[in-house]
Amino acid sequence: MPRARMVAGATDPMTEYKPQQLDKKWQQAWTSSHAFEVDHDASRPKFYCLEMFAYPSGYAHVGHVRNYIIGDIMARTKRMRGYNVLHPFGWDAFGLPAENAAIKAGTHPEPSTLDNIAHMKGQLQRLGISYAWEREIATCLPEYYKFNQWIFLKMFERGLAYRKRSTVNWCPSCQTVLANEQVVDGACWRCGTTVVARDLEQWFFRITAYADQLLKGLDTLTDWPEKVVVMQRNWIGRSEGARVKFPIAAAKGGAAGDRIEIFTTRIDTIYGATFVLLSPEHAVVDRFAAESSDPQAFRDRVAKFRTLDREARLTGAIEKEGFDTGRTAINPFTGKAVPIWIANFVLAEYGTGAIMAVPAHDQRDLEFARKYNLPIRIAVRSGGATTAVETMTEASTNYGTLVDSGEYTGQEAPAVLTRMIADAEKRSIGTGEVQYRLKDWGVSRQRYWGTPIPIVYCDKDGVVGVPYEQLPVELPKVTTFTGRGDSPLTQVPEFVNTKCPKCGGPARRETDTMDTFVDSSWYFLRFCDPNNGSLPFDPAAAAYWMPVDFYSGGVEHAILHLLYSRFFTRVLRDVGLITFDEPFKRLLTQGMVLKNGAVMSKSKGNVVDPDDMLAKYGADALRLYVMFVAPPEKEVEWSDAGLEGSFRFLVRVWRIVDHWADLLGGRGGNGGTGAMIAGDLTDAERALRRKTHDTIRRVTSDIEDRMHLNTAVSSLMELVNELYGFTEGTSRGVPTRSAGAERLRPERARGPALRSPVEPPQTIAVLREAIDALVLMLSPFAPHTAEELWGMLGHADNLSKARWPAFDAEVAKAEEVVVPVQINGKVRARLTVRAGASDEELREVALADAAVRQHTAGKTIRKVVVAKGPLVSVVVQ
RNA sequence: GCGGAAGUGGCGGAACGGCAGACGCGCUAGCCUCAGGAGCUAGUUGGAGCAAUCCAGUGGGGGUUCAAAUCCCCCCUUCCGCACCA
Repeated sequence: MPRARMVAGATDPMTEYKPQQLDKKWQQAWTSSHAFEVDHDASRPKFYCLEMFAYPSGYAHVGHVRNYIIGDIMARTKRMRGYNVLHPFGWDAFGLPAENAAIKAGTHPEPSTLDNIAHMKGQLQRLGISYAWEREIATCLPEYYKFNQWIFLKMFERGLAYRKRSTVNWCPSCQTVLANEQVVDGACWRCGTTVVARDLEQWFFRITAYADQLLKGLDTLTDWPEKVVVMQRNWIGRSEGARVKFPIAAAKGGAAGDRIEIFTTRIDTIYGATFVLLSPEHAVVDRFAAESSDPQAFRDRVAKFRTLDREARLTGAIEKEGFDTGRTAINPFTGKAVPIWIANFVLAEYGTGAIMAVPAHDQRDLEFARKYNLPIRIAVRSGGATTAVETMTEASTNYGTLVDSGEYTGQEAPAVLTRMIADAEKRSIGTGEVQYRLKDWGVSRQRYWGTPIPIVYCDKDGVVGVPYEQLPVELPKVTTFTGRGDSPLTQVPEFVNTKCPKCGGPARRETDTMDTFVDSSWYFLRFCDPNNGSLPFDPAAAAYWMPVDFYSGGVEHAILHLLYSRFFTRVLRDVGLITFDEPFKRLLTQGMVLKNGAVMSKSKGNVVDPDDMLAKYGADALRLYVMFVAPPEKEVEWSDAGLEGSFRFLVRVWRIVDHWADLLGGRGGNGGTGAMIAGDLTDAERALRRKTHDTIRRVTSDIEDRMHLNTAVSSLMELVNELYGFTEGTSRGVPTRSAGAERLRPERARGPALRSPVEPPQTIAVLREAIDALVLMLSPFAPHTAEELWGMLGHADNLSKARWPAFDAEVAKAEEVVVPVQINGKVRARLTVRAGASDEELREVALADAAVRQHTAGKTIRKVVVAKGPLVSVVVQ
């Protein structure tokens, strides 16, 4: 709404900056005009901007909010740049805290979850984050988790969801199973309790079937932080090697055994393999126990390794221990018998659960061999090393030339590896193999507040998927929670007892629920079509909006959430819903906000509530400060003084716009570019135009290309400073806090009106260009303030519909440049030269300069370099 | 142990081989003011000098280059990730 501002003599009350009122006013305006809701529009380029959705804990502190503001700057900028921007938000609403709270309070988790969502949504709305709220989703609602079940069934049909009994990580505190990814240093990722082993029948997703694809796909993620890519690569942990069979020698008086298969990446060292090590869980161990002279003693020792050491193994430091099974195997390359031992450091889950030990070339094996006095044999020599077996304290792990290795002696790694694997295959004693560190994803959770697994167990038909038309399998409204180890759903007979979908006979439902990481593995696809009742999303909608162009969130999700999402994307591709591989084109991992050096948390009592800041300074000052304080991916320490500074900047912007609004307002439009101000400009006017366009260039690239939001704000501050300087040189003088007549310096005041109603037209045009650009570029950061100022400047349309200012390289170009002259690397002079001077001219002017001559007097000029910049570098001796 | 990132004024941070310290916080001075913890203007890496200016300077040490905070090598420190993966 343009304001009528007529200058009437000496009194000219300044408009006051009242951010809280502006926040309210513009938030209402955006909501009622559906400013940020979007539709599929194939005629326009799309931009999908997403921040990781939130767990509804009940409150968002400034650390959380930083991420949403980052995304909002991007979304608002892209909108102004002409993109059809999808910027949705939702809630990762299932999970343990809500259930635990419900157990404590004897209530149901749903109402509190919905309350929390309502409160946090209010917080985000008060910050003016431009979300398409009509697309809001909450994963705890049947409309959403129905499709978790749908996807589960698709995976079940494809053999990608399967059951197996396995030793799992059990958190005694959370009373649930954890995936490997959720165990951190042997402790629960959520509560920190030490994890223990348990044997359970579990559902798994076969993510390992996609291991190679997930690894290869990393190469295409060029707009991801290198750090995250590396973490994922290490997590997948591909290693190429060979599986080799070591035949087991018969026990005394017993039958000839079969064989132990080992996995090795260093088959070139196999002539140095002097014993075989089994993990305590290896399948052959029980048989060896049975065939031993004292089976009970044998089993006791194994049991000790299996239980006691497992804990130690998970937490890290463990003394290498083992014991002799009394059995031997034949090294198929040497043909010699080697002892078989059981060792606590051999992992059952990796490779074949058995290794060939090569003490000369593996540090762990060497330590083990020394401890138990087992033979050591050198099979590889590298770099002319001559270490003797007797004195060896460090295994030589380098590749080199093979020694004492039969027909391979003298050959060199890595070529010899290929040859040996090929030979092993010919002789049927081994085969080339690729192993991954990545494990299948255990998704069963013995909890209530999650998605029921849509499976029915029938005595006759076995494991049966719930038919699609019967989805969703709804969570029953259980209100009594015990927190016991079993799934709470086992205590709800009307849920458990059902009919078999195949035969109609009595059957039992699966009572475990899904890991909540399932919910977050595809929610970004649901946003494309959030109300679809028959499919997770319409393929056409996903084809238009996906992939996510800009995704931001915490580094803590660098592995889990992002890897699972990449996996789900490929599964849904194979199901036929989408055609792309990677869900997130560009990723930003935002840094945390610390208070008193620690991450904010309720328990530490160091939470900064955005609402408190809003009440004091308004949403825009908070938004601006959080963006200005540091680059988005950096951790920052919260500072009240910094926030105050950002508020001051907004007041300064407000004041300068208000100062000129009477002359610029009322005329409206976007006039004041190019032709209109082509007339005679003063030096000051040309300088302001140059600054304006240079700022447009810098801010645009800082936001869109570099994501340096802090320097984008700096540039805007510089432009404001320039505007103050320019204004000081006009008849009006600079604005002061209360722009009353008596505040103006007498010598600045010209004519009777203290705000002169007249300025030369080109001055007004230049100012309009600068101030319009300033307000437009400020708007992603401080949208409420910018909208209000935009109206004050006489623009009829809301700024949320306005276009980003255009950069004019011609204008930004300076007619004169200052060229530094270095002599022997030190700047000794600065020349003011017309822009575009040739290298030859620069060289001549530089050498003619008095200061330069002074520094070169009596010396020989050996070299003169004219560098782009420009800059002249003179070398003298 | 392996892998990654980072070390720049009193502080947060700028500078994608080319003028180190943009911008902000803090501080200092002047103006304006009854007053100001407001605002405006100016100054603010350290040292020397009235000054122009000079010297030193981006964790430490070497190197490449006309030119290094930036690239390379070694070392130190901090943070993060993985951690017996055969």
